[in-house]
Amino acid sequence: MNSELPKQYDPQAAQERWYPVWEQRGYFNADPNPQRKPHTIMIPLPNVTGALHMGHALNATLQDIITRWRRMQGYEALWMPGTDHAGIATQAVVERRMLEEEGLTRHDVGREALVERIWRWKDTYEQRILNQLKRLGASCDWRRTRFTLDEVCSRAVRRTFFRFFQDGLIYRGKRLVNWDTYLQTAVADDEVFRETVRGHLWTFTYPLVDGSGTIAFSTTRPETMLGDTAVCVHPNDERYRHLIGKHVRIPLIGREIPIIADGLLAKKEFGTGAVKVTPAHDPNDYACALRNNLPMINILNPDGTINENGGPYAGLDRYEARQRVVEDMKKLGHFVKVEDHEIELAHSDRSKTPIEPYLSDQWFVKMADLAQAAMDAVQDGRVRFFPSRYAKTYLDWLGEKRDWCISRQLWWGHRIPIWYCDTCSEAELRAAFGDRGDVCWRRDEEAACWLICSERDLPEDALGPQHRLVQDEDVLDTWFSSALWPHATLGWPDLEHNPPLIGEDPSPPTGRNEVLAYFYPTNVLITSRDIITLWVARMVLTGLYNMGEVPFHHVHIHPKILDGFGQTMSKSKGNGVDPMDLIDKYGTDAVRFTIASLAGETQDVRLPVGYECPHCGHVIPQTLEHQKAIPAGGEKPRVQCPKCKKSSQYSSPWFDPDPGEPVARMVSERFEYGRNFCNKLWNASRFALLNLEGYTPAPIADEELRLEDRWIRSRLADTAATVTECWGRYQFDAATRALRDFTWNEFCDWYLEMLKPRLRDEALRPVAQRMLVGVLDCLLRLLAPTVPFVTEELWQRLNAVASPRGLPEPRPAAESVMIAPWPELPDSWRDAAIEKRFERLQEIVVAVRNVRAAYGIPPTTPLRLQLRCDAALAADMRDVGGQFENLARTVLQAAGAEIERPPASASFSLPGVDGFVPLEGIVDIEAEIRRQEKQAEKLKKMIAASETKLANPNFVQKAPPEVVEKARRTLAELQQQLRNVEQILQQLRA
RNA sequence: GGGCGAUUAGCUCAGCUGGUUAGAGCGCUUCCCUUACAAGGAAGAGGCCGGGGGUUCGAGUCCCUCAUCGCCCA
Repeated sequence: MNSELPKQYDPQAAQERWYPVWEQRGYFNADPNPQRKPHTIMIPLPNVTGALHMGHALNATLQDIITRWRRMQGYEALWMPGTDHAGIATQAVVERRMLEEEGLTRHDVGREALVERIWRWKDTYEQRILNQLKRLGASCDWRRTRFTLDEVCSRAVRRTFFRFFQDGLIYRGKRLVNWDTYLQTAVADDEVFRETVRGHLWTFTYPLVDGSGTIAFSTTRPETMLGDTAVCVHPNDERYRHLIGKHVRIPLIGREIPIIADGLLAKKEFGTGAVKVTPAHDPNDYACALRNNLPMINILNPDGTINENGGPYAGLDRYEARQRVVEDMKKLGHFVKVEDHEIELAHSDRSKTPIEPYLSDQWFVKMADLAQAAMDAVQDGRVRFFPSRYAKTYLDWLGEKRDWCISRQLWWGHRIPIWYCDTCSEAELRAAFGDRGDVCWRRDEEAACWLICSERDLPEDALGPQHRLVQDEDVLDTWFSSALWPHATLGWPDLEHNPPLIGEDPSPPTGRNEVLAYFYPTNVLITSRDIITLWVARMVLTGLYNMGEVPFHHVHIHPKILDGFGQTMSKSKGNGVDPMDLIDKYGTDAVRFTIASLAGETQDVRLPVGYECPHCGHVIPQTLEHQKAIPAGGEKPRVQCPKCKKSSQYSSPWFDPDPGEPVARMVSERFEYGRNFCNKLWNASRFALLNLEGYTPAPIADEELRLEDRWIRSRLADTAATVTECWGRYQFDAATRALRDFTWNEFCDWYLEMLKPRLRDEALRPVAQRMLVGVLDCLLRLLAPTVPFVTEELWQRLNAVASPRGLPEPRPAAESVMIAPWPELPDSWRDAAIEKRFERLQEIVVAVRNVRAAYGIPPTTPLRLQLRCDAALAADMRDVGGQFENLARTVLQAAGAEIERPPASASFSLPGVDGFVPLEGIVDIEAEIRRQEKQAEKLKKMIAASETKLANPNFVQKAPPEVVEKARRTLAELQQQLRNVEQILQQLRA
C-alpha cells in the first residue's frame, strides 16, 4: 500500500477495496456461539420490485450502525437480510410490462406461466436491491438471505395457517373490498388513491308498493339500483317519518324493498334526504345493512359487467348499464333531474382504473385473542418503542381488534392451503387423513362443502377417484408471510435442523435448530412508522402465537425523509433523490454520516433537493414548478443553471429526457456535511501518518501527560460514553453530533495544533506520537460503525506504521477496524477540573485572536501578551506558555497579579483574568475605547439582570440554595470584570 | 371527525427531567492558499424560541388556548 496519502479522501476506492475483503473474511457472518451474547436485527424486508430509496437508505444505515457497534462490543451480531415478494405490487408490474411489450394479459398466459415470469423478474430485481444494500456498506449475513416465497419461509406460512385453522382462528366470510375490475383483484386500502372526477347526480323516484305515492332519492351510480335492498331516511326527518316501514318497488326489476330509518346513513340536508341502499357495492351502505339486517345483492361480475342479479341488464358493462338504467327510468316516468357533480372517486394505484366496492368471499383471521396478547406484550414492557409515543399507535390499532382479511385474488403469493370437497363424507376424510397430523378439516354449512386444510399440497384425487379436491384460487396477503419474518427466517417450524445457508452445503444434522434458539427473540426492529400496524403489530402477534415469545424487545421508529417542501418523496412526485446517485457523488460514508445525523426523534426530516447542472456541477434548488412541469407543445422542460447560464433537461415522472441530452440528476447538497467530515477525518489521519516516523510503542505514564493530553483524554472518554449511551437509545443525531464535535472542534482544532511543536521536538516526540496514535486509534473505532470505509482505509494505513498502539497500554491492533473492540474508556480519564483549566487557555487564545482580527493585524505579525490573574492561573498559563506562540503567534511575556496595563495596548477582560496586548503604533485609541465601551455595556446589562433576580426575595427564599449561590458568584464575577473594563477605559481616556 | 407531531438564525435542525449571556451545520461578511485539510483556517454579523393566556422565585422547556403545517387512522 502506498504510504503517501492524497490530500482528499477518495471514497469510491475505499469502498471497492474493503467491502469484498470484509465479506470474504466472513466478518458479516453470525453463527450460534455460546461464548458470546447474540444480537439480532431483522431487516424490514424491502419490496422486490423496487429500488432502494432514501427511506431504505436511512433505515439500512441505522441498522448497520447498530449491528457494527454491537459486533465491536463483542456480540455475535446478526443482521438478517431478505426481500419481500410484495404480492400485488410485483404482479401488477410484470403484468403491465407483459401487456405493453407483448399485448398479453395474465389470462392469455395462464397462472403457471405468469408466476414463472414473475419469478424471473424477482431474480433480477432482488439482486439489484441486495447489491444496493451492499453499496451502502450493509454488514448483513448474506448467507442467510431469505425471500418470503422461498422454501424456508413457505413452510412457516403453511404451518401458521394450519395452526390458525386448527385452532379455529381462521374463517371464511363476506366482505366489501376495493375491487380492481381491470386486474380483477381486491386491492388494499393503501393501494387506492382518490381523484376528483366530473360526474353527475341523478334524482329518481321509487313508487310505494301500496300505491300511495313515490319517494325521491339521488345517486351518482344509477346502475347500483339493481342491487338496492332498501331506501333509507333519517329517523328525525318529518318529511318521511310516515313512510318508515313501508315498501317501494324497484321499477327496473320489480323487487320490493323496505324504507328504513338510519341516522348514520341518511343526511337530511343532502339531496332529497332519502338515500337508496346498495349494501354489496358501497361501504356506507354495507355498514348500514349490517346494522339493519338487510340482504346484500352482488350485481357485478369480477370484470365489471353486470351479473345475473341484474336481470335484463346482465352482461352489460357497468357504465353501459348506467346509461340504460337512466334511459329506462326516464321511460318509466321515474326520472326527476340530473346535475353535474364532482365525485371523489377511488382509483386503483396499480391499474389506475376506478375501484368498484365489491362484496366477495374472503378469508379472515380472528383477532380478539391474538391482538390482546400483542397488546399485553407492549403494555407490560416486553416490547418497548423508541420513541415511546409510538406505542399508542400500536395499541390503538390493535385495540380495535378488527379481523384480518388475509386473502388476495392474485396469482403471485402463498396460495391458500385450503381444498374444497362437496361430495365426500367425514368418514372418508377421516379414513384418508385421520392418521396425518398435517391435515385437518371443517364443514362449511353455508357452502355445503368440506374445507380441508393441509400443510402439504393435496392431489386432486387424494380422497380417491370418486371425489375431486379443488384448491382455493386465492393467495395470502403479503403481510401474512412478512408477519412471520423474525422466526420464519431462522428456520421455524423446523426445530431439528439449522436453516440452510445460501451457497453452502447443508450442515450436518444437529438434532435441534440452534440458530432459532440462539438468535430468537431478536433485539431490535428498526423501521418507519407507517407500518407499525401493518407489520410490527402482526409480527408481535404471530411471534407470540408460534414461538410463545415476542419477536423483538425494542422497536425503533425512525423519521421519514421529506423533500424541501415537506412532501413525502416519491417517484410519482419527481422529488426523490436516488441514494445511489448520492453515493456516486459524495461517497457511502458521507451519505451514512449525513443520514444518521438527520435521524432524531422528531417525525419528519426535510431534505431540500436540487438538480446538478451537467455542465458545471452547480446544484440548482428544485422548485414546485420543476416538480409539476410537463412538456407543453413538445418542448421538454429544462432547468436553468444560474452559474454557467446553460440549461438542461432533467428527469421527471411526467416525461423522459431526450436521448443524448445531458441530464441534470437530482442530488442534495446537504450531504456535503458528511463528505466534509470524512475529508476532515482523512486529513487529521494524514497528519498523524506524516508525523509517525520513528514511532515506538510504549505505555505512557501519567506524569508524562501534559495539560492538553489530559484534556483530550477526558474529552475522548466523555465522547465515547455519550456515543455509547446515544446508540443504546437510538439517538443517532446526538451520537453523530458528539462524534463530529469531538473530531473537528477538539481533536483537530486544538489537540493536533498543540501537538505540532511537540512532534518537532526530538525529546517530546515519542510521547506525543504515542498519544496521537492512541487517540486516533480510539477515534477510528468510535467512528467505524458510522463511516466504515474511511475508518478501515485509515486503520489499515495506521496498522502499517504503528501496530502495537493504544492508551494507556499499547496492544497489537486488530486486523480490521470492523472487528476491533469498541472503546470502553476508564472513568478516571474524565476530569472536569482539567477541562476547566483547558477552557481558560482556549478563552485567552480566542481573545488574543480576537484582538488581532479587530485591529486587522496580519496573522504573521507576532504579538505579545501580559495576563493579570491570580497566581494559580498564572502558573498554569506559564506552563503552556509556548502554546500562545503556537496557537496565536503570541509571546506570553508575563502573568501574575501584579501586572499593570502597558500603555498603548489592546485589552480584554475575562472572568478571573485580564489580558493586555501591547500595540505601539498600531492601536487606535478611539477604536479601543469603542471596543471596551461595548464590552462594558454588555456587562452592565448582564449585571442588571443578575441584580434584579437576586433582589427578588422570592428567588432568594424559594430557589434551591446552590442556584442562588451560583447567581451570587456570577454577579460578583461580572462586577469584577466590569471594574476592570472601566479601569482600562479610564486609562485609555487619560 | 379521532390521534400523533411540528412551529427556535435566511435554510435544515439540536436544546435531556424548568435555573448564568439560547446552540450547530449550511448560507452570509472580513481576513488568510500558515509545512494535515480551501471539502480548509481565524474572526464576525444574524434570534420578542408561531400568537395569546396560565403555573412558577424563574418558562424555548410544564399546562390551556388559537393559528399554520405535516403524518396516521376512520
